Amino acid sequence: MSEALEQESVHFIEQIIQDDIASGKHDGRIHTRFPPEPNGYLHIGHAMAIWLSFSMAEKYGGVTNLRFDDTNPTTEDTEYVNAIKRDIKWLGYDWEDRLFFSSDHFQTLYDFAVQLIEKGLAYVDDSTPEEIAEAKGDPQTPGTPTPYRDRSVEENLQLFREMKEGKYPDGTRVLRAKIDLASPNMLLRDPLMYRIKREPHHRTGDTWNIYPMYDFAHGQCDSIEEITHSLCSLEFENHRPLYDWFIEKLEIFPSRQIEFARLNLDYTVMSKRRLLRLVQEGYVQGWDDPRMPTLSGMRRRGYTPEAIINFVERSGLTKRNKINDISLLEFSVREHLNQVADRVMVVMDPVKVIISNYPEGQKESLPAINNPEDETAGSHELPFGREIYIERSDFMMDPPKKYFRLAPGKDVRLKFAYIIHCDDVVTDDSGHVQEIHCSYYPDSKSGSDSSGVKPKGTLHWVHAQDHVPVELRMYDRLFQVREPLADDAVDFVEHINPESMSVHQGARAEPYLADATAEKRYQFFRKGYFIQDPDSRPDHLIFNRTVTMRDSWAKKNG
RNA sequence: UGACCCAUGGUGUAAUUGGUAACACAGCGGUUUUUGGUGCCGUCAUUCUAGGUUCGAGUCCUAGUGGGUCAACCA
Repeated sequence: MSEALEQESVHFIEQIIQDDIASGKHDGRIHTRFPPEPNGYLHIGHAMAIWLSFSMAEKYGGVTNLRFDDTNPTTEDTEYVNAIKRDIKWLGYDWEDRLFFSSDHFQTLYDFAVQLIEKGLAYVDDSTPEEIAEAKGDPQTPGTPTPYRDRSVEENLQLFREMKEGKYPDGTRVLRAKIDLASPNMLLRDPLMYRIKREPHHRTGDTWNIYPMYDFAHGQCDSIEEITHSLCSLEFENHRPLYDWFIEKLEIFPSRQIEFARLNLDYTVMSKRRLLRLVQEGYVQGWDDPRMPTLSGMRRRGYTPEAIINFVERSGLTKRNKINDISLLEFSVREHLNQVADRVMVVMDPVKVIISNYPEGQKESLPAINNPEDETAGSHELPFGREIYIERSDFMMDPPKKYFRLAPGKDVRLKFAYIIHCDDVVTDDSGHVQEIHCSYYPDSKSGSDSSGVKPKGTLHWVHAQDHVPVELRMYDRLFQVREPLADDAVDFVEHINPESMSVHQGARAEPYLADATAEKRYQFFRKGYFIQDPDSRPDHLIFNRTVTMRDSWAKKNG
């Protein structure tokens, strides 16, 4: 009964949407947009924005536009357009036929600017950037007009047209909105609307010599596309009065801008500028380096879209600046992978075990459950024989009290196989373990164990001959400190974790792993979740560690 | 010394809109287990400070404190 009465807790933006629907605003229509600038790759912070705009529209019967905000030809490129589209699709969202570019609206924007000039609300300013900045004053001091503020409408119209025609060099003139040079909001002190850039644009080529600034493009494009709820991050709060001013003066469709706090993660950086630097200066191997918080990096690392969306939903939506624990993301990915990943045995650092009482030359095939969390996942066969490999770290000559693994005189269960007893250890001169001699309990076979032996530990293993070699790439957090940007006296790259990636050759996997595909996720028993890397080839298998298993033993023992 | 925004456990959110702090992650302790995984159980805050309104304040008001954003021909 409480279930029916219980109110769903909605975040503040959803509350606004519900209120708007209730009041009949825009006839209850919900239309959002995701407006990336094609100058870099999407990261997990964008996943939050994508999730928000698409899921709100979806939930309330609306639609979402994808609009590339391409108003700055010097930094933008088609390469990024394609990468961004791919990432959005990968997350599971679909803009259908609603793909737009701000550049689609350049002519309309130009006409809007002309209207403002005609209304006496915009003027061409010939001042240099320095002069304009100087004349704007500072937050405590009102600005002063430049000598061009009161040009006639006719002169402004002519100059603006000539700017467009390419008559003037870059940077020599701008179009400014005539608002209020004394406003306490610096953005209202006659903001720039257009600048001259006689540069080819990735879509419009050389047809334009002037390009609109963000403030004169974004809101107007929202309006042209009749976006009802324009959701953006907190840094644009101060822009909202300007957003509204243009809409009001132009008398166009009243889109509404609502700001939310962007998602941040600890132990990483999230701005495109800094991610670009990591790529350009070679700190990582590319935008899709598995250590990057980019969606392409996380995809390569093995994160699933489901896990990412779950994480974003759990993170919540507010207006507080925040830094989320990456552990919540890791929890989300483990939670999902635990449900879908086939279990397989891979020994990273092998040491040979010889089972002396197992007949030489004999080999048997044992069934291995693919996923104990999913009965429909089936099973596969596992070769077992007299010689196997186990993990070097699963054996100790002189173990501490609560050590459940193999040691002289101790019993241990081999997963899906038999219980073995450690009889003898062969070491070299320096005490390094060469091989371990064991005997097995023939009546302890998995599934039909009548031995009565109850070992504490269970180990993963592979057949000494029948296995496939694999390279493992292990990843750790990219930065050593929780907030790499906390101290602006220290360049954030100083905090990079020198051990954020380690390549592990010489691992051996059970043959089943050779069936891996690009998409398939695995849990390597007791080691973590892995996915095949795109660099992998049939004769050289490579797997990336997505995330470790939780490990309370390692945690306790360092 | 300006404007705007924000303030709940270690972290991130919630609190039926004024009715006596909930959830998740992390941590810690325990339990189950042929993964030291998973699952399950327990444990961890009187809501930035000071006043005020009220029978009653995390929710409202005032002041303070702390944090964020803004003076790019970037978005």
